[in-house]
Amino acid sequence: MLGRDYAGQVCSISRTLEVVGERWTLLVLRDVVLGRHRFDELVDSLGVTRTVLSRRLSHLVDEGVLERTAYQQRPERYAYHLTDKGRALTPVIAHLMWWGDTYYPEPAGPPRLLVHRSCGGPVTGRFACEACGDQLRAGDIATEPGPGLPRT
Amino acid sequence: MLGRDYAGQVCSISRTLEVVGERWTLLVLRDVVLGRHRFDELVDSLGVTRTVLSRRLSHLVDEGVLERTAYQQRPERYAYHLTDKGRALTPVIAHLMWWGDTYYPEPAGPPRLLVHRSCGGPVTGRFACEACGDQLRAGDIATEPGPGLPRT
DNA sequence: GGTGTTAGTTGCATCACGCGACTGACTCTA
DNA sequence: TAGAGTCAGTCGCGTGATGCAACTAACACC
Repeated sequence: MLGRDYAGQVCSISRTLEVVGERWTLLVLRDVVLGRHRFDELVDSLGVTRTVLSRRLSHLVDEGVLERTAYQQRPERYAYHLTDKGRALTPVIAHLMWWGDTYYPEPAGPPRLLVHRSCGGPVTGRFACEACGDQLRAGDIATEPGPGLPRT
Repeated sequence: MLGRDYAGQVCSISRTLEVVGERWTLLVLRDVVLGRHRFDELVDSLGVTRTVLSRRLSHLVDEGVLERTAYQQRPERYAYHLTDKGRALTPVIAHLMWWGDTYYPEPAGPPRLLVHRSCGGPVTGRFACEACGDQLRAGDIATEPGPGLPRT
Protein backbone atom coordinates (compact mmCIF):
# COMPACT_ATOMS: atom_id res chain seq x y z
CA MET A 1 0.00 0.00 0.00
CA LEU A 2 2.81 2.39 0.74
CA GLY A 3 5.13 3.39 -1.98
CA ARG A 4 5.85 6.43 0.02
CA ASP A 5 5.03 6.71 3.65
CA TYR A 6 2.26 8.79 5.13
CA ALA A 7 4.80 11.49 5.87
CA GLY A 8 4.00 14.31 8.23
CA GLN A 9 1.05 12.56 9.78
CA VAL A 10 1.17 12.89 13.54
CA CYS A 11 -1.32 10.18 13.98
CA SER A 12 -1.48 6.81 15.59
CA ILE A 13 -3.44 5.45 12.67
CA SER A 14 -0.93 6.40 10.01
CA ARG A 15 1.81 4.71 12.03
CA THR A 16 -0.38 1.65 12.23
CA LEU A 17 -1.16 1.68 8.55
CA GLU A 18 2.53 1.80 7.74
CA VAL A 19 2.64 -1.67 9.24
CA VAL A 20 -0.66 -3.28 8.32
CA GLY A 21 -2.16 -0.96 5.73
CA GLU A 22 -0.64 -2.42 2.61
CA ARG A 23 -2.67 -4.41 0.18
CA TRP A 24 -3.08 -8.05 1.31
CA THR A 25 -1.56 -7.52 4.75
CA LEU A 26 -4.79 -7.74 6.72
CA LEU A 27 -5.89 -10.73 4.67
CA VAL A 28 -2.61 -12.45 5.46
CA LEU A 29 -3.20 -11.81 9.14
CA ARG A 30 -6.76 -13.08 8.87
CA ASP A 31 -5.45 -16.31 7.38
CA VAL A 32 -2.88 -16.71 10.10
CA VAL A 33 -5.62 -16.16 12.68
CA LEU A 34 -7.66 -18.85 10.95
CA GLY A 35 -4.81 -21.30 11.28
CA ARG A 36 -2.88 -21.07 8.06
CA HIS A 37 0.78 -20.72 8.88
CA ARG A 38 2.85 -21.86 5.90
CA PHE A 39 3.93 -20.02 2.80
CA ASP A 40 2.26 -22.24 0.24
CA GLU A 41 -0.88 -22.56 2.33
CA LEU A 42 -1.19 -18.80 2.28
CA VAL A 43 -0.51 -18.56 -1.45
CA ASP A 44 -3.22 -21.13 -2.19
CA SER A 45 -5.74 -19.65 0.19
CA LEU A 46 -5.28 -15.99 -0.68
CA GLY A 47 -4.44 -16.13 -4.36
CA VAL A 48 -1.76 -13.57 -3.65
CA THR A 49 1.44 -13.49 -5.67
CA ARG A 50 4.39 -15.28 -4.13
CA THR A 51 6.45 -12.11 -4.52
CA VAL A 52 3.99 -9.98 -2.63
CA LEU A 53 3.39 -12.58 0.08
CA SER A 54 7.12 -12.84 0.61
CA ARG A 55 7.39 -9.08 1.02
CA ARG A 56 4.41 -8.85 3.36
CA LEU A 57 5.60 -11.66 5.60
CA SER A 58 9.08 -10.15 5.87
CA HIS A 59 7.62 -6.80 6.77
CA LEU A 60 5.32 -8.26 9.40
CA VAL A 61 8.17 -10.28 10.91
CA ASP A 62 10.41 -7.20 10.96
CA GLU A 63 7.70 -5.27 12.76
CA GLY A 64 7.15 -8.02 15.29
CA VAL A 65 3.58 -8.77 14.26
CA LEU A 66 4.44 -12.29 13.15
CA GLU A 67 7.26 -14.59 14.12
CA ARG A 68 8.98 -16.98 11.76
CA THR A 69 9.93 -20.31 13.27
CA ALA A 70 11.43 -23.41 11.70
CA TYR A 71 9.03 -26.30 12.07
CA GLN A 72 11.48 -28.76 10.51
CA GLN A 73 15.13 -29.00 9.49
CA ARG A 74 16.48 -30.66 6.33
CA PRO A 75 15.09 -28.96 4.39
CA GLU A 76 14.43 -25.97 6.58
CA ARG A 77 10.77 -25.05 6.54
CA TYR A 78 9.26 -22.10 8.30
CA ALA A 79 5.89 -21.27 9.76
CA TYR A 80 4.45 -17.90 10.66
CA HIS A 81 2.63 -17.30 13.92
CA LEU A 82 1.14 -14.28 15.61
CA THR A 83 3.04 -12.54 18.35
CA ASP A 84 1.19 -10.82 21.19
CA LYS A 85 1.47 -7.64 19.19
CA GLY A 86 -0.15 -9.41 16.25
CA ARG A 87 -2.86 -10.90 18.42
CA ALA A 88 -3.71 -7.39 19.55
CA LEU A 89 -4.88 -6.75 16.00
CA THR A 90 -7.50 -9.48 15.97
CA PRO A 91 -10.26 -7.10 17.09
CA VAL A 92 -9.57 -5.03 13.98
CA ILE A 93 -9.86 -8.09 11.79
CA ALA A 94 -12.92 -9.24 13.67
CA HIS A 95 -14.61 -5.90 13.30
CA LEU A 96 -13.86 -5.69 9.56
CA MET A 97 -15.41 -9.13 9.29
CA TRP A 98 -18.47 -8.06 11.21
CA TRP A 99 -18.85 -4.95 9.07
CA GLY A 100 -18.62 -6.94 5.85
CA ASP A 101 -21.17 -9.46 7.08
CA THR A 102 -23.52 -6.67 8.12
CA TYR A 103 -23.38 -4.43 5.07
CA TYR A 104 -22.40 -6.89 2.34
CA PRO A 105 -24.07 -10.10 3.46
CA GLU A 106 -23.64 -13.26 1.43
CA PRO A 107 -26.90 -14.96 0.55
CA ALA A 108 -25.72 -18.14 2.22
CA GLY A 109 -24.90 -16.33 5.43
CA PRO A 110 -21.54 -15.39 6.91
CA PRO A 111 -18.70 -17.79 6.09
CA ARG A 112 -17.23 -17.48 9.56
CA LEU A 113 -18.65 -16.68 12.96
CA LEU A 114 -16.96 -15.12 15.93
CA VAL A 115 -17.77 -16.91 19.11
CA HIS A 116 -16.90 -16.56 22.75
CA ARG A 117 -14.44 -19.36 23.35
CA SER A 118 -15.78 -20.42 26.71
CA CYS A 119 -19.55 -20.05 26.28
CA GLY A 120 -19.94 -20.25 22.50
CA GLY A 121 -22.09 -17.12 22.27
CA PRO A 122 -21.88 -14.68 19.37
CA VAL A 123 -19.44 -11.81 19.69
CA THR A 124 -20.04 -8.19 18.81
CA GLY A 125 -17.48 -5.48 18.49
CA ARG A 126 -18.60 -2.92 21.00
CA PHE A 127 -16.37 -0.52 22.75
CA ALA A 128 -16.55 -0.19 26.46
CA CYS A 129 -15.89 2.70 28.79
CA GLU A 130 -13.23 1.89 31.34
CA ALA A 131 -14.58 4.40 33.81
CA CYS A 132 -18.25 3.51 33.98
CA GLY A 133 -18.19 0.10 32.30
CA ASP A 134 -20.93 0.96 29.84
CA GLN A 135 -20.92 -0.67 26.46
CA LEU A 136 -20.84 2.00 23.81
CA ARG A 137 -22.16 2.50 20.33
CA ALA A 138 -20.29 4.49 17.70
CA GLY A 139 -22.22 7.65 18.56
CA ASP A 140 -21.25 7.44 22.21
CA ILE A 141 -17.58 7.86 21.45
CA ALA A 142 -15.94 11.24 21.09
CA THR A 143 -12.34 12.22 20.47
CA GLU A 144 -10.44 14.86 22.28
CA PRO A 145 -6.93 16.23 21.87
CA GLY A 146 -4.32 14.20 23.68
CA PRO A 147 -0.97 15.27 25.16
CA GLY A 148 0.88 14.47 21.93
CA LEU A 149 -1.17 16.73 19.69
CA PRO A 150 1.05 19.38 18.10
CA ARG A 151 -0.22 22.93 18.39
CA THR A 152 -1.07 24.54 15.11
CA MET B 1 -5.06 -0.45 -2.78
CA LEU B 2 -6.92 -2.61 -5.24
CA GLY B 3 -5.83 -2.71 -8.80
CA ARG B 4 -7.58 -5.94 -9.12
CA ASP B 5 -10.10 -7.16 -6.65
CA TYR B 6 -9.51 -9.87 -4.13
CA ALA B 7 -11.19 -12.32 -6.46
CA GLY B 8 -12.30 -15.69 -5.26
CA GLN B 9 -12.17 -14.74 -1.62
CA VAL B 10 -15.32 -15.91 0.10
CA CYS B 11 -14.64 -13.72 3.02
CA SER B 12 -16.31 -10.88 4.77
CA ILE B 13 -13.00 -9.15 5.22
CA SER B 14 -12.07 -9.11 1.57
CA ARG B 15 -15.46 -7.60 0.73
CA THR B 16 -14.82 -4.98 3.36
CA LEU B 17 -11.34 -4.24 2.10
CA GLU B 18 -12.71 -3.69 -1.39
CA VAL B 19 -14.45 -0.69 0.12
CA VAL B 20 -12.08 0.66 2.74
CA GLY B 21 -8.81 -1.17 2.09
CA GLU B 22 -7.28 1.15 -0.45
CA ARG B 23 -4.38 3.38 0.42
CA TRP B 24 -5.55 6.56 2.20
CA THR B 25 -9.16 5.46 2.62
CA LEU B 26 -9.01 4.77 6.34
CA LEU B 27 -7.08 7.99 6.90
CA VAL B 28 -9.79 9.90 5.02
CA LEU B 29 -12.39 8.32 7.27
CA ARG B 30 -10.37 9.15 10.36
CA ASP B 31 -10.24 12.78 9.30
CA VAL B 32 -13.98 12.87 8.70
CA VAL B 33 -14.50 11.35 12.15
CA LEU B 34 -12.27 14.08 13.59
CA GLY B 35 -14.43 16.75 12.01
CA ARG B 36 -12.81 17.55 8.70
CA HIS B 37 -15.50 17.51 6.05
CA ARG B 38 -14.32 19.57 3.08
CA PHE B 39 -12.13 18.66 0.14
CA ASP B 40 -9.35 21.16 0.73
CA GLU B 41 -9.39 20.58 4.47
CA LEU B 42 -8.72 16.93 3.76
CA VAL B 43 -6.01 17.65 1.22
CA ASP B 44 -4.21 19.93 3.67
CA SER B 45 -4.58 17.60 6.61
CA LEU B 46 -3.66 14.35 4.90
CA GLY B 47 -1.13 15.47 2.34
CA VAL B 48 -2.89 13.22 -0.11
CA THR B 49 -3.01 14.06 -3.80
CA ARG B 50 -6.14 15.80 -4.99
CA THR B 51 -6.55 13.11 -7.63
CA VAL B 52 -6.50 10.28 -5.15
CA LEU B 53 -8.70 12.07 -2.65
CA SER B 54 -11.25 12.70 -5.34
CA ARG B 55 -11.30 9.03 -6.27
CA ARG B 56 -11.51 7.85 -2.68
CA LEU B 57 -14.37 10.19 -1.81
CA SER B 58 -16.33 9.15 -4.89
CA HIS B 59 -15.84 5.51 -4.04
CA LEU B 60 -16.90 5.99 -0.43
CA VAL B 61 -19.97 7.96 -1.49
CA ASP B 62 -20.88 5.29 -4.06
CA GLU B 63 -20.62 2.64 -1.36
CA GLY B 64 -22.74 4.61 1.06
CA VAL B 65 -20.00 5.11 3.63
CA LEU B 66 -19.99 8.88 3.21
CA GLU B 67 -22.64 11.24 1.95
CA ARG B 68 -21.95 14.35 -0.08
CA THR B 69 -24.12 17.31 0.74
CA ALA B 70 -24.06 20.87 -0.55
CA TYR B 71 -23.38 23.26 2.30
CA GLN B 72 -23.75 26.32 0.09
CA GLN B 73 -25.02 27.28 -3.36
CA ARG B 74 -23.36 29.78 -5.72
CA PRO B 75 -20.81 28.42 -5.98
CA GLU B 76 -21.86 24.94 -5.02
CA ARG B 77 -19.68 23.58 -2.30
CA TYR B 78 -19.90 20.12 -0.86
CA ALA B 79 -19.11 18.52 2.46
CA TYR B 80 -18.64 14.87 3.28
CA HIS B 81 -20.24 13.28 6.32
CA LEU B 82 -20.44 9.77 7.67
CA THR B 83 -23.55 7.72 7.10
CA ASP B 84 -24.65 5.14 9.65
CA LYS B 85 -22.76 2.58 7.63
CA GLY B 86 -19.67 4.76 7.87
CA ARG B 87 -20.14 5.34 11.58
CA ALA B 88 -20.17 1.57 12.01
CA LEU B 89 -16.51 1.65 10.98
CA THR B 90 -15.39 3.96 13.77
CA PRO B 91 -14.49 1.04 16.05
CA VAL B 92 -12.05 -0.14 13.39
CA ILE B 93 -10.47 3.28 13.22
CA ALA B 94 -10.47 3.56 16.98
CA HIS B 95 -8.80 0.21 17.39
CA LEU B 96 -6.13 0.99 14.80
CA MET B 97 -5.50 4.17 16.75
CA TRP B 98 -5.26 2.31 20.03
CA TRP B 99 -2.88 -0.24 18.49
CA GLY B 100 -0.61 2.48 17.12
CA ASP B 101 -0.55 4.28 20.45
CA THR B 102 0.25 1.06 22.26
CA TYR B 103 2.98 -0.35 20.06
CA TYR B 104 4.37 2.79 18.43
CA PRO B 105 3.93 5.39 21.14
CA GLU B 106 4.95 8.97 20.52
CA PRO B 107 7.23 10.41 23.20
CA ALA B 108 4.76 13.21 23.84
CA GLY B 109 1.89 10.80 24.34
CA PRO B 110 -1.04 9.99 22.09
CA PRO B 111 -2.22 12.86 19.89
CA ARG B 112 -5.87 11.96 20.35
CA LEU B 113 -7.87 10.20 23.02
CA LEU B 114 -11.09 8.29 22.74
CA VAL B 115 -13.54 9.17 25.42
CA HIS B 116 -17.01 8.15 26.43
CA ARG B 117 -19.16 11.06 25.34
CA SER B 118 -21.35 11.15 28.41
CA CYS B 119 -18.94 10.40 31.24
CA GLY B 120 -15.59 11.35 29.71
CA GLY B 121 -13.90 8.07 30.65
CA PRO B 122 -11.32 6.38 28.44
CA VAL B 123 -12.58 3.90 25.87
CA THR B 124 -11.11 0.53 25.08
CA GLY B 125 -11.90 -1.67 22.14
CA ARG B 126 -13.08 -4.85 23.77
CA PHE B 127 -15.42 -7.27 22.21
CA ALA B 128 -18.37 -8.45 24.18
CA CYS B 129 -20.24 -11.73 24.19
CA GLU B 130 -23.91 -11.24 23.41
CA ALA B 131 -24.88 -14.41 25.24
CA CYS B 132 -23.18 -13.99 28.58
CA GLY B 133 -22.29 -10.29 28.44
CA ASP B 134 -18.65 -10.85 29.31
CA GLN B 135 -16.07 -8.49 27.94
CA LEU B 136 -13.53 -10.43 25.96
CA ARG B 137 -9.85 -10.24 25.23
CA ALA B 138 -8.32 -11.37 21.93
CA GLY B 139 -7.61 -14.85 23.29
CA ASP B 140 -11.22 -15.37 24.35
CA ILE B 141 -12.48 -15.18 20.79
CA ALA B 142 -12.57 -18.16 18.47
CA THR B 143 -13.85 -18.54 14.93
CA GLU B 144 -16.00 -21.30 13.66
CA PRO B 145 -17.36 -22.13 10.21
CA GLY B 146 -20.55 -20.26 9.41
CA PRO B 147 -23.42 -21.20 7.13
CA GLY B 148 -21.86 -19.42 4.15
CA LEU B 149 -18.59 -21.34 4.19
CA PRO B 150 -18.13 -23.25 0.93
CA ARG B 151 -17.20 -26.89 1.29
CA THR B 152 -13.80 -27.77 -0.06
C1' DG C 1 -9.58 43.95 -12.84
C1' DG C 2 -6.80 41.25 -9.77
C1' DT C 3 -6.55 38.12 -5.96
C1' DG C 4 -8.43 34.42 -3.11
C1' DT C 5 -11.27 30.25 -2.10
C1' DT C 6 -13.06 25.75 -3.09
C1' DA C 7 -13.61 21.51 -5.65
C1' DG C 8 -12.08 19.28 -8.55
C1' DT C 9 -9.52 17.39 -13.56
C1' DT C 10 -5.50 16.55 -16.62
C1' DG C 11 -0.79 14.96 -17.96
C1' DC C 12 3.44 12.84 -17.11
C1' DA C 13 6.83 9.88 -14.67
C1' DT C 14 7.54 6.36 -11.27
C1' DC C 15 6.53 2.70 -8.26
C1' DA C 16 4.09 -1.41 -6.85
C1' DC C 17 1.53 -5.24 -8.26
C1' DG C 18 -0.09 -9.42 -11.12
C1' DC C 19 1.45 -13.14 -13.89
C1' DG C 20 4.20 -16.91 -14.67
C1' DA C 21 8.52 -19.24 -14.83
C1' DC C 22 12.47 -20.59 -12.32
C1' DT C 23 15.72 -22.08 -8.32
C1' DG C 24 17.37 -24.84 -4.57
C1' DA C 25 17.17 -28.14 -1.04
C1' DC C 26 15.36 -32.08 0.20
C1' DT C 27 12.02 -36.50 0.22
C1' DC C 28 9.48 -40.12 -1.74
C1' DT C 29 8.54 -43.76 -5.18
C1' DA C 30 9.57 -47.20 -8.74
C1' DT D 1 19.29 -43.95 -9.25
C1' DA D 2 16.27 -41.48 -12.11
C1' DG D 3 12.07 -38.93 -12.00
C1' DA D 4 8.36 -36.69 -9.69
C1' DG D 5 6.76 -34.08 -5.70
C1' DT D 6 7.02 -30.57 -1.82
C1' DC D 7 8.08 -26.20 0.02
C1' DA D 8 9.86 -21.49 0.35
C1' DG D 9 10.99 -18.46 -1.89
C1' DT D 10 13.36 -15.21 -6.22
C1' DC D 11 13.43 -13.15 -11.02
C1' DG D 12 11.76 -10.62 -15.12
C1' DC D 13 8.35 -8.31 -17.65
C1' DG D 14 4.16 -5.53 -18.58
C1' DT D 15 0.27 -2.93 -16.62
C1' DG D 16 -2.08 -0.06 -13.55
C1' DA D 17 -2.26 2.98 -9.47
C1' DT D 18 0.00 6.76 -7.31
C1' DG D 19 2.77 11.24 -6.61
C1' DC D 20 3.68 15.71 -8.35
C1' DA D 21 2.37 19.88 -10.25
C1' DA D 22 -0.22 22.63 -13.19
C1' DC D 23 -4.70 23.86 -14.88
C1' DT D 24 -9.98 24.77 -14.91
C1' DA D 25 -14.35 26.60 -13.30
C1' DA D 26 -17.40 29.22 -10.54
C1' DC D 27 -17.89 32.60 -7.57
C1' DA D 28 -16.63 36.37 -3.60
C1' DC D 29 -14.08 40.25 -2.05
C1' DC D 30 -11.63 44.63 -2.55
